Amino acid sequence: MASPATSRKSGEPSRGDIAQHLLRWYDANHRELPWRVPPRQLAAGARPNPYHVWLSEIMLQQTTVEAVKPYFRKFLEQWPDVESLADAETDDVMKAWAGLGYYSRARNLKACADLVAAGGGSFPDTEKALLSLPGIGPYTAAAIASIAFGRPAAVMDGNVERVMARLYAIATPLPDAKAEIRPLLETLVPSERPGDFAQAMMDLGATICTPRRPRCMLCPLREDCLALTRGDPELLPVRAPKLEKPLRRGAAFVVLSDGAILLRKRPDKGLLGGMSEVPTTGWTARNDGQTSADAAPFAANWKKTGSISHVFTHFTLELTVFRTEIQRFSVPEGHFWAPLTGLHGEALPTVMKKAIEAAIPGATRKPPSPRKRVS
DNA sequence: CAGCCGTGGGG
DNA sequence: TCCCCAAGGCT
Repeated sequence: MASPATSRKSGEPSRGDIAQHLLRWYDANHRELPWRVPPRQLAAGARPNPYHVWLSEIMLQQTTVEAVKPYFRKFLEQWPDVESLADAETDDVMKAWAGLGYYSRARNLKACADLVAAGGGSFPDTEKALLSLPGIGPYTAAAIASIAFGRPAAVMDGNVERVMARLYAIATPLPDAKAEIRPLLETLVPSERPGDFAQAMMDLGATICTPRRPRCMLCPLREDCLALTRGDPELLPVRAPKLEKPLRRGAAFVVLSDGAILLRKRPDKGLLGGMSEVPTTGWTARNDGQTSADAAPFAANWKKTGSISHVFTHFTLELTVFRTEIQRFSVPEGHFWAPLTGLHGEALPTVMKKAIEAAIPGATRKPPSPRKRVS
């Protein structure tokens, strides 16, 4: 079998050495992150706060570290523990999550906090129990179990998949290759410092064993890596071919009245579930007239103010944006008037902020934080 | 179980 | 500019 440990002569790295190489590198190149406890403090007996670990791992699902940092800080400031998050209104959680994407995560976050708080406020400390909570799947359960509770779980995310595919020269395309990778990964997980091992694997994938142009000369596993031995690490992992993104079009309608904008709440499930939006037409693949002012929710003096483009996971959206100024009227169910001065605090997804900006430049910008007075 | 679900940064 | 794809989970 393609094992870099067993395929080598005696005296060369063993499986245990791979974890050792990695942890040594991790200690020497430790990244300070807001949710992380440095190895030095861990060695001194400090334990990570499970609430912090859980919150960060949910935010980090399919999301980059840099995007998560400000949200993590904001959430901790607003809801410092799981009980305070359980006491929060779901709509306030959606507002705080706005811009981070994958909004079902925010809804599940709140649901999970409710369950944990109702159970006494302590997170479960086993993979199996964690897995039963909303928003926690195989990756997140393993990550929390190992990082927060020191359990030797196999933490497998996109980074780990890539590192492992190269380390063992696995040519099976992802995601099928996961079935081969998991048992190999399990043999690597050390009983000591499993949480640091998991984070080290992910750090390695994020900074050294990158998707393109991996920095193999800096890699702590370069002596262990089968793909590097064969000379083609950048060709792995193999991925199933991506399918083309269709284009959908529609129109968005910015209705202004006396310093406020008309918004409505989207259904809890589905695309942008539970978030707010300006009234729009349907978003259709065909060009069936949905991009003209004729499709507006009511007759008015509509001015076309621009158009925006936004890329979702599985389609690209082009919205033509119209604007009008009217007398305030009583709004239908689900609609509300939002003062323009408070727009930055609304639960507006990025695509809606773009649409509003096209009609009212600067409307969704966060106002500058008040300067400290100089005496 | 395959399709659905956002967004931003890097190459 | 365009393409890649992230510390995945749900249904």
